[in-house]
Amino acid sequence: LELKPLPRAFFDRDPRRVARDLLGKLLIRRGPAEPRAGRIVEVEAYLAADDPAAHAFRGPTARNRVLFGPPGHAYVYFIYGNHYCLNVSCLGESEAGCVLIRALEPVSGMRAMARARGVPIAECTVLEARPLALRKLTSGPGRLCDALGITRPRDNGKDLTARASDLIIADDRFRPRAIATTPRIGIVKAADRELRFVIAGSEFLSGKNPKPKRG
DNA sequence: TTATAGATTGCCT
DNA sequence: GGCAATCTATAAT
Repeated sequence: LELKPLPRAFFDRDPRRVARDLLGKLLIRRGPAEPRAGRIVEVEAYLAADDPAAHAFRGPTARNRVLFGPPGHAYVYFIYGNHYCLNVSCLGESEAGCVLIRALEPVSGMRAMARARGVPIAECTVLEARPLALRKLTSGPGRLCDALGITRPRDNGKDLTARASDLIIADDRFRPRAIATTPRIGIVKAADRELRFVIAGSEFLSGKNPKPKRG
C-alpha cells in the first residue's frame, strides 16, 4: 500500500464533517512486514465546545493535551483498565474537537491482526469462517487498537499526516454508497446527539447486532 | 487521600 | 442478558 497520508487541511474542519468524510478511508499501520490496514466503517465526532461527553470539555490536561494542538494528530487514551482508543484531532489550538475511530473492515495484514488479537489465525483464513472471524479483529474501538498495535505510549501525539509516519490515514478513492447516523455509543452525557457515523449496511460495525438507522 | 465512573471487551448463565 | 476485569482521571473528602 503505497498511499499518501491525508493532508492536514482534511482535519482542520468541523469534527462532524471530518467524521463523515473519514468513512471509507484506510487506517494503515506500516512496519517492516506487511502493513496492517482497515477501511474505516464507524466513527464518532466529539466537539469539545458544548459537548460534555468530550474529553476536552473541561480544558487541557496532561491526558488530553494533544487535542489542543494542531489537527491530524493521534489522541490515544486508556479506558476501563484494559483498552486503548484512537482519536484524530481536528481543528487548531482554540478548538479541541476530535473523531473517535470505532470500527474497521480488515483490508490487509489479517494474520498479524489475528496474532495481536489472540484470535486463531485459521479462523481468519478459512473462507467460510471469515466474515464472523474478521469481525473479532477490528469491530470496536478497543479491538482495532489491539489489532494494529496502537497504544498510548507508542502512538499518542503522532502526526498521522506525516509521510514517514508508521500510522497514517489514506484515501484509496473508495466511496461509501450510503452513510447512516446514530447517537454515540457507551456514553451517558449528551447521549441524544446523533454524532456517530457509519457506512450503512457494513458487516464490520461494533456491537453484537448492529442496526443503524438511515441518515 | 480516598472513592467512583468510565468514548470496552469477553466470559458467564 | 449480566457482570467482572483492571487502570486512571477526576470528583469528593
